[in-house]
Amino acid sequence: MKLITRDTDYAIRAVSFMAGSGGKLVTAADLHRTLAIPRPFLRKILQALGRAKILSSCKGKGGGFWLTSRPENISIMDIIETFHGKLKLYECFFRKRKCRRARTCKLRKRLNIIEKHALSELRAITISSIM
Amino acid sequence: MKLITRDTDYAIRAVSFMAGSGGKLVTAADLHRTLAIPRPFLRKILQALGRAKILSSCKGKGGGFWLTSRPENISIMDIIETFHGKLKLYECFFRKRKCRRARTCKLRKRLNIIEKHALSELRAITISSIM
DNA sequence: GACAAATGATACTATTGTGGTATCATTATA
DNA sequence: TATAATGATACCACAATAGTATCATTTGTC
Repeated sequence: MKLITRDTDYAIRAVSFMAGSGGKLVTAADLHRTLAIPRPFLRKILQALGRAKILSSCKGKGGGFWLTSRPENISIMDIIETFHGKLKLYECFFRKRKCRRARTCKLRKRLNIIEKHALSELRAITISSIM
Repeated sequence: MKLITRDTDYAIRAVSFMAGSGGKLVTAADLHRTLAIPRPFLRKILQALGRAKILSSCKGKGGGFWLTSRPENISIMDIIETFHGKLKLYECFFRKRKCRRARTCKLRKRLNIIEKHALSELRAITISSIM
């Protein structure tokens, strides 16, 4: 049960590194050298971050990546969700065939509250705050 | 990324049911009938709960399961940990080869704090409190 | 225009986790 | 001794994780 899987962790490192290089364009090769992340995996991760609009990119010679937003506006939740989708501690798997208890299930209610707490705390961790 | 997986959910239902049946001995067959959980899977789950000392059991004809502790002393975290092991939001996978940043990593510290919050909130949910 | 250097898209593989099933061994009671 | 229960364990299918590999596309430079 891990929240920060390998791809997420690598992504956080990469984004942090880019935040520290003053808006300059950074290539996958740079990141590979600096962070020692397997190169093909790194490329896959960067592409995912690109699709999620966390990074912007430019193809071709002299191309590379840069942060779309400023580090103080990038939460690690943005990165986590890029790889995990929306976080769900609990989903009633009987729901499809009408979980009659759904409205009254105490456990569900309490888990949702805990989840909201945790999510808002995670949301508050920005890239700039962990550098 | 689910915390409450199917086995955990079934286990919570089973333990809740047993809590509601006044300390009486309950068989896997009873639980199967009442909760509509696939029988071999249910048996596996009950055995795991037994090994975790959440349930006690008696073999042989007339045997079955009962709760080892009172419902107010069983936390859903006990059940979650039976199937997931200790919860870890973050594990520095460089640790084995000496993650030099481990002591100073801000992200790690903050995730650990969030994890502690969430765990203590989960720990506070007892079987008796969700019945 | 041709080449080199970059990302984009996509398909593939191996290992682990999830959600089960199936079978045989053991124990207690009638 | 037959029967009804759990204990241990091995197996299977599918999805997620952690990658690898390859070809397509774009862009700058000679």
